[in-house]
Amino acid sequence: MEKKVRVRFAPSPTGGLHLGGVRTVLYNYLFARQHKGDFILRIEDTDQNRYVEGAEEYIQECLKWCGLEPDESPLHGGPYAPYRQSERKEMYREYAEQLVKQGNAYYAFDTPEELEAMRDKFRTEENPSPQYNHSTREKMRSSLTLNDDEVSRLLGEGTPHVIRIKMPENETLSFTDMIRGEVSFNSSLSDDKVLLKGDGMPTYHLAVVVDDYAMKITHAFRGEEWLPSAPVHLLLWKYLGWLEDMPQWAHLPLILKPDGHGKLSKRDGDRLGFPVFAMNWKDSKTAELTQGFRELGFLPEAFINMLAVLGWNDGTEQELYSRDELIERFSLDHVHKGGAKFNYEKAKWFNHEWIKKLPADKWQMTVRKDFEQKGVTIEDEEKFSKVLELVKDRCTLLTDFWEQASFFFKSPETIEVAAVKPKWNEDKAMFFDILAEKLTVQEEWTAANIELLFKETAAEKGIKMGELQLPFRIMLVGGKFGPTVFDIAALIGKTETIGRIRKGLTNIG
RNA sequence: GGAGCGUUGGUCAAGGGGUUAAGACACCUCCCUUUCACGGAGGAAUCACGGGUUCGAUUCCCGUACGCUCUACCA
Repeated sequence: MEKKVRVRFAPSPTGGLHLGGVRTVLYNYLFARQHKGDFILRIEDTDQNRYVEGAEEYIQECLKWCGLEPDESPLHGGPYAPYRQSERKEMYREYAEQLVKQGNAYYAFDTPEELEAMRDKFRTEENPSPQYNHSTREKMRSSLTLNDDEVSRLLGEGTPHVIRIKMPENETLSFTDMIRGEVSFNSSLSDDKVLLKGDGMPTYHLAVVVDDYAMKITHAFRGEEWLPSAPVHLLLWKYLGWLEDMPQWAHLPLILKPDGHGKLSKRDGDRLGFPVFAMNWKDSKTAELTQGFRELGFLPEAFINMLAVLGWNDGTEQELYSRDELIERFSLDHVHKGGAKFNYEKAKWFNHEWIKKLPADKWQMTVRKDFEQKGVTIEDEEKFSKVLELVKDRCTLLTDFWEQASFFFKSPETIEVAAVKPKWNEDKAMFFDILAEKLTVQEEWTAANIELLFKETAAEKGIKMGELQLPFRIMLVGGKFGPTVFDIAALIGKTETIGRIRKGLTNIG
């Protein structure tokens, strides 16, 4: 019988959740759903130095916002709990000891200073980063070089030590990556990675293997940066006797900086003016706030869609996919091998498309909250809906609605007088004066009626419509933008329209 | 330095021995609109280079170049 598909996203709680991270979550999630499998969130908090308070909750919240919630996690629980590596500490040591007994790993007593000294000693122009490997390990203090009595004594005295894997010499290690096909490495090229640290915590290398095995993970997705350490993991699966259960790997292409080269980082976002994190992230130490896609006005649907097609396509011309469509269409053999530069303009385009595509009630509340935060309370639901419908074509981000629609609810504070002043004259002033009078007695307040009245009055005064529309717009809106003026007048109501004309008249004239 | 991985317009990319080498974003022109957008019609722009294999390579093979990742008691 086929094993049930189980995948996992395994972040370290060290800060904001990066675009690349969300995409890894997405691919995991899509794969799991497509195969009716389980999606697990496992927190890899084995590095006490990098641990950041609140980061785990933040990650959970991001997944929730994206609509990619796990089936098992520290929060939801599950049959393989705990899902936090710090709470699984004991089991890693056991396996590490087992490897030592088998001769596949060893105790190393070198101090950080000794390691540094070793690196300094062997560092040359040709070899800028000397490794702790078959050629150097003979010269270090470990259970490989010390006699048994000495080792037991050191251990007995509680001497700080780590457990390192003993990499074999000259073995070809290969495996089949779901995206890249067969990849192989020479075992001599990898160093003797630390498996268990001095503080008793495992490193990533030991922890992923042990946990993926314990949690019955069948497919493992991770960034391409992990490819070079895959042989170490492969060896661990083998030494621990679990090779049969090793998950299939997929090393995902990286998301690159839009300019220049290299992996996209939070810094690039700050530098180039776009978000990199899914949601706002506030560093608890520096109190520095980094803006997220959510707060900048992105729809989760758009965010997910944009990420899905950054490195994947279904071979057709389609670009807009709902989450369910993605679940149906996603496939690993259409995932690109090369990295993709992030393009913020395109990301915004996706958002614009989703604003137009989604029914307004999906995002209305977000806009409303934004308005209320900026001091405009919505009293008339119906008017609010009509306004949103009227301006949504002009909004790329949800936060654009403020600029495009706030004038429907409050009179513009300043108006762009300069736009009409040069062509302003007595006749025009008179026109608006008469218009205001006529509007006062206008019974049925509709865009069509207002337009009709406007036209008639213009004809009477012998002024062209076009000459008058811009001033009218400036009076109502404050600037040269927005929908048709008559629609605006109809929506803001009679009193307000007349009020803005009068006010505009005094400002311009 | 070494290893691994990668390379189709400015960007995301389809295609995969014979094609006018799709499409999208951005850019340019025009139309619509006497506002700003949306929308519509066009335009410019691409197979990194060199060798093979082949009647024929963007596509397959080998090199080269370039880029990225890794080379921590970080993940």
